[in-house]
Amino acid sequence: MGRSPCCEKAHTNKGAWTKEEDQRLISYIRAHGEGCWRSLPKAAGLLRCGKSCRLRWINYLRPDLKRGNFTDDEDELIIKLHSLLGNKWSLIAGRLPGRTDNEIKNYWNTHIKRKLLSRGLDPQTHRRIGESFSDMLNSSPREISATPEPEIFAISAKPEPNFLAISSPNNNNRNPVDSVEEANRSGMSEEEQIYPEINLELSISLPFQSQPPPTNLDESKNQTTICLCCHLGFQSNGSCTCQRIPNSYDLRYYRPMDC
DNA sequence: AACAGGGGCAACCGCCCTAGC
DNA sequence: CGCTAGGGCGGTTGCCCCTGT
Repeated sequence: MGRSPCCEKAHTNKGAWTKEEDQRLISYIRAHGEGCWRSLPKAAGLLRCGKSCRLRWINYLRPDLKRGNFTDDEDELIIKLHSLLGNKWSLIAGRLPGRTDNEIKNYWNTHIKRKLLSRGLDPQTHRRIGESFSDMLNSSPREISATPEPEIFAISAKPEPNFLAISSPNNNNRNPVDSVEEANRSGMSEEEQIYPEINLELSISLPFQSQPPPTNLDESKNQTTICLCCHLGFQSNGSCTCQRIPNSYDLRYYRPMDC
């Protein structure tokens, strides 16, 4: 039993949108709001797939969209966010008001990739081109942390496969443990330490946590582990199964698989 | 002026996630 | 608890325009 198609393809238009179609879509959404995309085309009198309408609205017709070229500041912000988040275009778009995920994705593929290559940086890893795997392992946690791939996270994460480790002292020459202690003292997250100007708070409606998240600190080994649930403010919902993770060197967010 | 090639971008495709039943 | 519909997302495609020859 397959999934039913989102629309009857035989009776839908494809390709570029006409001005009249745009106008119909805008008028309908102004009157009825967004949502229920599947039934929208029929209700609005459009011979389009619901998904197509959604895409057209989100990427092109929405009134709050910022059209025009990306600024240098936006460029740099996208690069930094990509180094932290990888190809999570919607998350990146969430930090750039008026820009869409599709727009940023296209811009990345056409402009920024080239820009990074011209700087001698690999657009996916944000590391110097030609840097070997062993170089990476021998590199400071700062360099490792800039890699978005989960398996790279796992390298610094030791045996547990379900780890999300974010390690990143600002200064490559400093002892990572010092950085952790400093981070703890300052109350800054590790991401904030990498790019202090970027607010990576991605939650929309979670209540503000006035108290610092609980941490399990093993004084004797200088270990600090923060459960991601706790960090995000979910620790009171009963699903959090915090546990201490032995590690030798840096601040980690620990996310148990079923947490 | 005509043509070819490449780049940019809008739109589509197919998979994934989740809420609702 | 499993199934389905609806919506979201990342990757890919294809068309149009610009530039170089």
